[in-house]
Amino acid sequence: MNINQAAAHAGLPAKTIRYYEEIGLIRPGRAANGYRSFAEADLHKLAFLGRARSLGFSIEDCRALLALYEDRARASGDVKRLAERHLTQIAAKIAELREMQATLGHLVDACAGDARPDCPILARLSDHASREEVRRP
Amino acid sequence: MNINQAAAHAGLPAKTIRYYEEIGLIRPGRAANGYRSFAEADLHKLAFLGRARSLGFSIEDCRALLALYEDRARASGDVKRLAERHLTQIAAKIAELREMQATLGHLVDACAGDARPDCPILARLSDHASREEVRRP
DNA sequence: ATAAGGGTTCCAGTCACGGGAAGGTCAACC
DNA sequence: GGTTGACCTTCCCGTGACTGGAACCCTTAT
Repeated sequence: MNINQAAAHAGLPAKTIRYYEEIGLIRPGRAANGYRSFAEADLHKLAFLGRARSLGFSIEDCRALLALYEDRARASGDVKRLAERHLTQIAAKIAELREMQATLGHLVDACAGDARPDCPILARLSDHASREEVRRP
Repeated sequence: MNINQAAAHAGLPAKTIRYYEEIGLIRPGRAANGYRSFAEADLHKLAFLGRARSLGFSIEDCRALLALYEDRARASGDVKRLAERHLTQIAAKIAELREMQATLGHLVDACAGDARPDCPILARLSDHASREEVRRP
C-alpha cells in the first residue's frame, strides 16, 4: 500500500507519515521503485499514533507509548504514569486558559465596544492595577 | 536604562525584549556605546506587551493592541472585537482540552496501573472501538 | 593588566509539521 | 510510442515565540 492510501486509512496527512518515518516512529518497507510500502502493522501503528496525538500526547510520549504497546512484558503502571503526567499537564493548561478567559471576559463585558476611545481592556493592559469595576464612594 | 534593568522592570527576559525590538514592537534608543537605552515610554510598552502576552494574545494581536492603544482616535469596538475573537479561541482550546481530559481520565481510571501488562489505555489507542467499561451481560 | 559583569550580534534549535520545488514512476489513452 | 496526469521521491524553507550559546565589545574595580 502506498503512502496516500495509508494516509487515508490512518486519517493522517502523507507529510506527517513521512515525518514520522524520518524521526523513527515507523519503518515502512520500500518497493522496488523506491515507494514506501505500508503493511498492516504499519497502518496499525499509524492509527495508534494518530489517536495518541489526538489525545494531546507529545511525539516523545507517543514514542514511549508505542514502545510500551509493543512490549508484551510492559507494566500497565508505566502506561498509567505516563498518562497521568499528561493529564496533569492538560489540567494545568486548562487552568491557565480559564484564568485568561475569566480576566479577559470581565474586561470584554466592561467594554462598551462602540466608536468612543475609552476602553477598559486597554486600560488594564496599560496599567495592571486598573480595575474595570465602577468606583465605590 | 539598560536592557537588564528594563527586563527586571517589565518582568520579561532580556532575550525577549531584543526579540520584540527585532520584530518592530518596540524601538528603544541607543546610547553612544551601542547599548539599548530604555525610556519610560519603552518600559510602559514592555509592560503592556507582557500583560497582553500573559492573556494569551499572539504577537500580531499585541502589535494591533499596541497600535490601538497609541491611537487616541481608536474605537473601543475595535479593541473589543479583537478581544472577543481571542476569547473564542480560548474557549475552543479549553473545549478541546476538556475532551482530551475526559477521555484520558476515563482510561486512566480504568487502568490498574500495576505490574501486569493489560492496559485499557493502550487498548484504546490500538483500537479506537475498544471501550474501558466492564462488559454488560 | 586583568577579571568581572555588563552589553552587542548572529546562528542554531525548539515542536510538529506544512508548502512547494525539482525530478522519478506508473497507468491510461491517442 | 509519445504524452498526459496522478502519484511518488527528496530537499529545503517557514511557522511562533522565543531560548541557548558563541564570539566579541564596553565599563568598572582591583
